[in-house]
Amino acid sequence: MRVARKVQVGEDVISRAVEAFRIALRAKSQNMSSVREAIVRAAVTYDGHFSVEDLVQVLHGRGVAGAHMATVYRAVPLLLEAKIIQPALVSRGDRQLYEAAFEQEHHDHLVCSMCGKVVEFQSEALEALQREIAERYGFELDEHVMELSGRCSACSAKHRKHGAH
Amino acid sequence: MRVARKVQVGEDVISRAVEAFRIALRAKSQNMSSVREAIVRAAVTYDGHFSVEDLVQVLHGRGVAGAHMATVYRAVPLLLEAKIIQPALVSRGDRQLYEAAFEQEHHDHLVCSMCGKVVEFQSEALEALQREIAERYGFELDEHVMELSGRCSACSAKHRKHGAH
DNA sequence: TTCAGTGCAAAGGATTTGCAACACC
DNA sequence: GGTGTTGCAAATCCTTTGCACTGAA
Repeated sequence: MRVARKVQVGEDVISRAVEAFRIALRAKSQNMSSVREAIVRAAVTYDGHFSVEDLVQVLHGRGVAGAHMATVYRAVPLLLEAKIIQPALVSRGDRQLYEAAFEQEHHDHLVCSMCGKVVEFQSEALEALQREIAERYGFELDEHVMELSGRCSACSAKHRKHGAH
Repeated sequence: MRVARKVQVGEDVISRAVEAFRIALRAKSQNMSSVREAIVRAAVTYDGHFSVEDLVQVLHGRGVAGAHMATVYRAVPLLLEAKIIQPALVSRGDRQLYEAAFEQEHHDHLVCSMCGKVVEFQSEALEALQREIAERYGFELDEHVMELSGRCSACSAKHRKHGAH
């Protein structure tokens, strides 16, 4: 339900992400470790939205047998703070999903409520409007979550054909 | 952390909400009940965002001793579907919150990441832009979640005074 | 009378935490 | 060597579910 990534994440990007994480950790007098490096690599190269469990699976698949679920859970807040990852599809009630955010343009999501298809989009006009609204209320904006949900064209057609509405 | 409601919810609004819920239930061959009516009243008149537990508290406070948590949990999907309530502050990781939605203009939220203050705002320009974006991707929009987060003016000032940044 | 609604308690599932062993600086 | 990190298992917390009983039409 998601278009594959166009380009592979380069080794250079990964290195920079690991380095950025190291610096963020140091600022909190915390340390980099081999497990944390593996987590960063897995997160940055993950194609699409992932749960903590998904990440653990990847780590296991890569032979980083030790990467325990609790460890990844403990790393998530740090990765978020360092902007290596960001929350995704927040409005789905079940488990929380994330996606890579390092050196990426911010984008939002459009989700089909029937088939689950997810489209990512980027709108400068939208971001500008959000900043303007925040400013109007005296806020210094630093993040936002936005998810549009509706029926994609395929599902709309199906819906109409079946006579509903 | 939230501005009090300007006007009390009138008895007429409550009656219409109860009636709307009755109709929605009937459409699914389900019935209204005294407990469900109490839940609707509590939800519609609740001032602000509430969790299922908050609602149960109110119900107990009103002497509807019987209103059990499980019952309210079971009522929530029905209330959502009937548009009596809607999800709110979805991006907060912990429990899901809701707010009254019956006969109300749609609005979004601006949340202060430091003090938790929540401001509700309504922007026609934003809604128009969202529809336009959805249309561009062939979606028929029916809902959206949007939460802006940043620092409110008071917290920004505090932040600057303390030298950070 | 019959089917749906409710309370209660137990189950589920994601996330968190305490603690002893281990790894990084 | 002294902290910080990890694995493991147990604990939490919100939410869901099975079942016997009660209530509404």
